[in-house]
Amino acid sequence: MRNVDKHDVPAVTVPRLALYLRKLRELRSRGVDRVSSKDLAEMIGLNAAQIRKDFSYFGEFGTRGVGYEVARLVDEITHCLGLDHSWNVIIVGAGLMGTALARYRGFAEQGFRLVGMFDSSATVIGASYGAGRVRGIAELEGFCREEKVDIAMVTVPAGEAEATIGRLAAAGVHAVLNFAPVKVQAPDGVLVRQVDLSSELMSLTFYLDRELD
Amino acid sequence: MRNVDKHDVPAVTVPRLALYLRKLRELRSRGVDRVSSKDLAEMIGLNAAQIRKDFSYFGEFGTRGVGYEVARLVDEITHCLGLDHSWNVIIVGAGLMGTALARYRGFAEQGFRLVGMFDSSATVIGASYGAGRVRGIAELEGFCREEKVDIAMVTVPAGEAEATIGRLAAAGVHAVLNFAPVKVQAPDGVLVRQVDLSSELMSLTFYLDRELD
DNA sequence: GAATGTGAATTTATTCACAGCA
DNA sequence: TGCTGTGAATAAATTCACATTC
Repeated sequence: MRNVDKHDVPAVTVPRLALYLRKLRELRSRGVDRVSSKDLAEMIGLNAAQIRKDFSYFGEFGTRGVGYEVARLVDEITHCLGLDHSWNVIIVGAGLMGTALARYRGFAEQGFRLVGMFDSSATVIGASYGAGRVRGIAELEGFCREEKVDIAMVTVPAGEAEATIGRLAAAGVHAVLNFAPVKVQAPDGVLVRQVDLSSELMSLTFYLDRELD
Repeated sequence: MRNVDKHDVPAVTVPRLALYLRKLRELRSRGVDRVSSKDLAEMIGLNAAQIRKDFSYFGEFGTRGVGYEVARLVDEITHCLGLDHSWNVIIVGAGLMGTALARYRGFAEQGFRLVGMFDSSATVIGASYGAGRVRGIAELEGFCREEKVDIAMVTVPAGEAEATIGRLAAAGVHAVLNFAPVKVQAPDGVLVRQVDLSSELMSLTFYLDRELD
């Protein structure tokens, strides 16, 4: 296998790997055991060469003239994405979005262990939403260090997101999925991905407004 | 103003406009009335030339030597994104995510009117989550046509997403925000944007796994 | 002097097209 | 023959750099 430094992998390839993995798992569960880049491309709606090139950053997973073995490919991509072991996740902010996420069972299936949930409001501290009792925000740093938290999903109000992410960074959490509608300047060494529903809706209205042509 | 055909605007510019709009509104509400591309770029964490170029697809909004008037820019981008009138939105799927979205007040502030909510399960039909009573899925097409629904947020299980989006397309809904964890092949004339939380988490683990360098 | 608006240069991503192998 | 893996070609996006205007 050749060099797999993150700097060799285009940023856009990574989310596509997740896409491939999902489709491949589906194929596997349907009993399909071989697939070509052409088939996969058609199923997902991409170019076949793109799929092959994406794989090529990590190794040679297929057989010329034949295609890819689905089970092998699932294992390889699982490994590429770091999903061959589990990750400790917390939710900061036990509002509407935070509690919906806490109750969602889809994450556990992918190896994401929800180990804690935090909020600043006395009215929800102690309540339970499928992730143990909600802890007070004061416990955040201690908990993150002790429990080796890998990822925080931040669902606090916009005005608190920056400070929250700063605290997480200081407590050694290196990855954040931020649902607050602010683009936060990521502290050094912290990876922040933004989930921004208003922005998504606005991208839709942009094209809707131009659809008359 | 020059040509503003959607084909002249790079796809990546559109979500950035939403980002600019949010920051500019914040500046306006803080009483800031002028801003340079350099300032804005620093606040958001982008290159100043990129911001200027993004604006340039739509017109000339600034004054050389001076900068941009915040209020003017807010209006211009609001218009570019089609946000100077309101849009009718429905939610299909009254599960965890659907009900959380229904109760979220942030959308209304942006001009998104939640006009209906649908589910197939008898146990939730008739319940209310801040968007009127939940209607049965059988009413979907009739409702979309009558109420001129613009956008559907789809929060149904993965296996039902494709069929649901097909029905929406047939009923004249041209834009979908899909939360179901499947990349749906968009029917002709329908814009589908994907909100995929598992994929986002997987992108984070990819980089976490490589962080040791 | 200061900051925009934009061609040109650069970088990044996608797609083509074909050599190489089962 | 059929499909992978990958250099080369193309397309898209970003950034530079500067003429232009206030």
